[in-house]
Amino acid sequence: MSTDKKTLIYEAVLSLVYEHNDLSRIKVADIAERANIGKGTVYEYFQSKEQAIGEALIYMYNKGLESFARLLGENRGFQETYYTFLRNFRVMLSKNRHVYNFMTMNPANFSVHATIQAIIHPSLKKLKKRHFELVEKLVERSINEGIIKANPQKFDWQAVILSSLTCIYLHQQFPDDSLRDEEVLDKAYAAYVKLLN
Amino acid sequence: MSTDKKTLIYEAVLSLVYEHNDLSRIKVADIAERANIGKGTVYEYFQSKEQAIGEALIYMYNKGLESFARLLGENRGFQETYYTFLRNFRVMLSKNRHVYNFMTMNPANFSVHATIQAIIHPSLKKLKKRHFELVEKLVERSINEGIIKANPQKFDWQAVILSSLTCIYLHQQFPDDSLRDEEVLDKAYAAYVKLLN
Amino acid sequence: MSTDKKTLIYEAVLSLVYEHNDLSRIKVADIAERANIGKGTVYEYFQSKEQAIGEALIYMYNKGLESFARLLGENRGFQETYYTFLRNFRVMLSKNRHVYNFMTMNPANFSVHATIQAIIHPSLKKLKKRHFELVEKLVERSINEGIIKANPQKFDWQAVILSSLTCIYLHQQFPDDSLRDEEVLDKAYAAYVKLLN
Amino acid sequence: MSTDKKTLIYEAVLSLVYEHNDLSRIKVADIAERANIGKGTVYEYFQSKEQAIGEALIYMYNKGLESFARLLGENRGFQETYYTFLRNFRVMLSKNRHVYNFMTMNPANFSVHATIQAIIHPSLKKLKKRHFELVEKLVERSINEGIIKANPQKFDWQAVILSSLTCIYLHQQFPDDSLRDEEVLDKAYAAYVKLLN
DNA sequence: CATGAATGAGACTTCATTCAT
DNA sequence: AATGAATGAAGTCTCATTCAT
Repeated sequence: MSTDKKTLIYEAVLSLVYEHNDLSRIKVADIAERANIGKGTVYEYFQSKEQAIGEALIYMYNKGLESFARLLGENRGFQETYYTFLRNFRVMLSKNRHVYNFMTMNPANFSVHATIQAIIHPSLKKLKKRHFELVEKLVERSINEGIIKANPQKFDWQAVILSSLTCIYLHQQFPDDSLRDEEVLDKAYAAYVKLLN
Repeated sequence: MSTDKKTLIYEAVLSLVYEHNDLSRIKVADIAERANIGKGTVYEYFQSKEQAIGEALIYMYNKGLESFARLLGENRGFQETYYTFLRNFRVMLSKNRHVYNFMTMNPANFSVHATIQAIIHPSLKKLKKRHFELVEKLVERSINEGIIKANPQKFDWQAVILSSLTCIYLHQQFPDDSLRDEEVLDKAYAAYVKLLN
Repeated sequence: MSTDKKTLIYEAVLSLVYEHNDLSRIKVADIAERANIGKGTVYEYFQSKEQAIGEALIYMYNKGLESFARLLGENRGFQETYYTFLRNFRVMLSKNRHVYNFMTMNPANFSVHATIQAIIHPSLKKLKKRHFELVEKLVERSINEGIIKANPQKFDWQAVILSSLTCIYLHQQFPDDSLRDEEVLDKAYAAYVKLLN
Repeated sequence: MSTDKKTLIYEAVLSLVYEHNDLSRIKVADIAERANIGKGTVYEYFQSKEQAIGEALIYMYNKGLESFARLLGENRGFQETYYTFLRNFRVMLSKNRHVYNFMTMNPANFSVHATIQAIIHPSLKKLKKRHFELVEKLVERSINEGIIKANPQKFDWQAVILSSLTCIYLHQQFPDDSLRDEEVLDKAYAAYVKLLN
């Protein structure tokens, strides 16, 4: 089925994305080899290499959001949800440093050439909207549970979430032996509570 | 003089870096054209294109640190210094989104292919050390002025500084009309004080 | 078939080798043009220009040895064989002056840059061994027919064969109107008999 | 003095010629470095790189002939002269394999591109004439001393001389432990006597 | 005279894309 | 639908030569 083949290619692209800092180094030949298909076949499903990479990135982002939505759907308490959210981020980050750029909703930082940017832009806009909505739901849960005061400013909660992610990121980039992974989560959670009260 | 010519090339490279998300799209021909020199001349001063770009990035980072050091040298009070630090960051960011990667000391995020990574790695290590030292000085000033409690954990102040920078970044990427630039600085400063006490 | 394409390229390279004293003047563009293929296609079959030229030279040498082996296989008398051997050499020489370097087993004289030397070295070693064996067979035949005395020193027959080839070469380079081509063969044969008795 | 500077460059070129199989790999920058002069200076004395290399080769050949003429001028007996002639050749050969091409008077074998060929052609013609004359003198001496019969054919003595040189060459290229250097000279001399009687 | 920084023509090589099978 | 051989545009880099000093 054509969707399966596309997914196959997405996964092949992503496995390469994980290995490259510089996406433009990814070659069609590599993608085809990873996917165990012929080079020509890539062009049966995508107009260009950039299209394939762009769509794969969207696919990756989408999967991340789905997993986030699933987490929220489990209706666990805020604290547990927040910890899981950050843990999931850490796992994704360990596999793929580009995730940071998506989770911080920063396409500009995403070193992808203009062609790919243009390709992913429309989908990205929708996904970012969905992303915001999910984060907002998460924040609302903390309000409903009385953990933070009602009606924080949008910028404030955005900034706090970003800071939490950045903490995870920081600890991964500059491991600090005196600090266990779980302690970082504690700190991130504490900052959330502190800053939004 | 040869140093001047190198600097000329650095500036040409950086003006191109500012325009590209994807550094590997920068062509030697572009660099030469920007610098108003012949293609061959680039190779009189650098072994390869990657060397030229790598060194230019180091030059950029170095200039940023120098400006930071100069700011600290002015011995103004912590709050004023912190505000200026963030304002400078915002100015740099507006010219060059790659600055974020340097200021967050995140080479992994810096989408540059392995060759450049290898080239800049030794210099980068030194500069990161210097960067840490400067940030630490800034933090110490806030301790000395009694703004935050003594001996915060290293991870904590790193995280806060990063969060402040991320606030600036966030506001630049997703402008929020209900929030003026200066208010963002206020929020960043407030977060610094709050989280480190 | 890929072998055919390689052969096609070998022949293209050789036709250029015939025209050039200086192998490093041969351009990939020329090879592609001669072979009526695209420049990129050369790189589908060879890692580099040097590899292509090196392998083509080996191919040429190999063909020469095969023809020599075929001649020996015809089991004609020594004198006739020797004359044919020299005649063949003359024909090859008229097409390609580099043949002299191979037939005199002199890679050092073969003005090819170090990269090609390294590439062809292993094959060349084997071919030279084979070449010696064939020449030795030829010499043995003259012994068996009682034309020369038994057990000449290895150096001696090598030197005589080389001298014969050099005679052909000399006459080709400095044509002497008082001497017909066939007379040169007579002289070469006479020298062979005289020196090895 | 300009002649001295030219000679300086000749020697620099030759020292590089000795190291390269492939003359076209010699760079003007290398020549200048060897001669301890600036690159531009080479162009004060020669129109082009090819001119410099071509003239240097002529210079080398000329020196060889001068040394040959000097040897003949010493008026020693034929046998001693012949041995010394071959010994000199061996010494030159050990320093520079290109000498073989000159001493065998074979410019075609000299892997130099057409430009250099054209440049050296006129001088080469004269030098080859002189070379022939000297060799002829050597041969005459052997006639006068009654070592060989009078009036050998021109082609014959040319071939014998060439064969002698080829013997030296062969022994150098494929050293044969069972044969000392001096024995090779004996064989070469014996072949001379045998073939021209 | 001597220099060497600057140049750009020209050569090698890569790789996205096509298309005949 | 799938392939992968063939292609050539495009980019990197070298190096002979020039020319201002």
